[in-house]
Amino acid sequence: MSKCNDGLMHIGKLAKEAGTTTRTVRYYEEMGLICPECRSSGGFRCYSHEQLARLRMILSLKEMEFDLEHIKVIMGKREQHKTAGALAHDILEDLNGRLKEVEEQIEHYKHIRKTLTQTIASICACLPCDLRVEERLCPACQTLNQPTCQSVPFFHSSSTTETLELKL
Amino acid sequence: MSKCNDGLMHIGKLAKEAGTTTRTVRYYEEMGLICPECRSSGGFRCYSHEQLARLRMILSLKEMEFDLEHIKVIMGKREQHKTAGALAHDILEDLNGRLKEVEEQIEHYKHIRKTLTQTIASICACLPCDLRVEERLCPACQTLNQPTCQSVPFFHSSSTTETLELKL
DNA sequence: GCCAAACCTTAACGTAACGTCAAAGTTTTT
DNA sequence: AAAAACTTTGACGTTACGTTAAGGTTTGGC
Repeated sequence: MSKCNDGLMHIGKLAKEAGTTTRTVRYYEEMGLICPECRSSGGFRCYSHEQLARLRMILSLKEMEFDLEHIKVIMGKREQHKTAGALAHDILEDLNGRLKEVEEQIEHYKHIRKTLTQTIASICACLPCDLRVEERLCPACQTLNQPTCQSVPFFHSSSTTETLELKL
Repeated sequence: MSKCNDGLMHIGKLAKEAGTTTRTVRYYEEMGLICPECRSSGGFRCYSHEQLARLRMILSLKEMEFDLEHIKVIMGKREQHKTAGALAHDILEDLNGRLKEVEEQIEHYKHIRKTLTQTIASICACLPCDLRVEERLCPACQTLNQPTCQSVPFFHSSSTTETLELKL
């Protein structure tokens, strides 16, 4: 006789259905995000389909990279509002806030990309350089007659531009 | 008489000049990334301008979000090549690799942005809903006659689209 | 009913890159 | 010389789990 009938499932099934691991589910329980419906006589966690839906929602929020503390707050909002409209209004603040952060992330990485691209272009000019590394002078610098080349830039990228401050 | 003349500086000055903290400098030392020129008689770390340049280079690489282990490898490459050209070739691999990762990050966050935007639009339709949260039926769902509304979606976002799997 | 396979339990250490005390020693300034 | 400012080492905290470890529980087959 199965000890886990009645539409209930153990943690492994729950995790697999949700596409995550048992460790994650236990950790979320520790964090107070989710909690099994009951325990088997032997101590196994048993979950209903409602818990599965809840876990899926948590994982959806995690995919948006909310941190677990924030997810906990969001998951608690159902109990704080009378109407669905009020709840929607509240949760929209979280989503819009996150959207703004995500857009900042995009800009952040675009900035990094720009710096990297410039640095790469800059260093490419040093590929044909045959001078020994210890010399700290690359042909481009010599040609361009840049006096700062000796101490600051890596190859010949200037720190006044947006390239990396790399030094030979 | 200053114990730290001769162009040398203590850790606080070094950190400030480089725009970081003393804790970070000590941590980098622990990781084998940087090392003081000498110690004062009392045990204070003393750094030269060369160390400062090295620290700045490390911080530049960190701004590109290389992890410290990778930075350690990159910083070690100076000693591994005879010509500047060979060094440039080697380091360009790191930079190009990082550039690719950064571009993936941009795509990643663009994907998140898309999902968030769609979910927000979807939930906005629920703002005028006056039904109690416990009911689990929002007007939009009723209007659209979506049977799955009762258990799966939050308000009326469907999990088949790219919106979040949020549940009331 | 019994045994092995598969599953579950708690506990605890490891991760990355520092932040943040704490308690005590050193340097610099007054 | 005392006080202010700085530095030292040491150690715990952070996030969201991954990864053993040692030992119970369920399940499926016979």
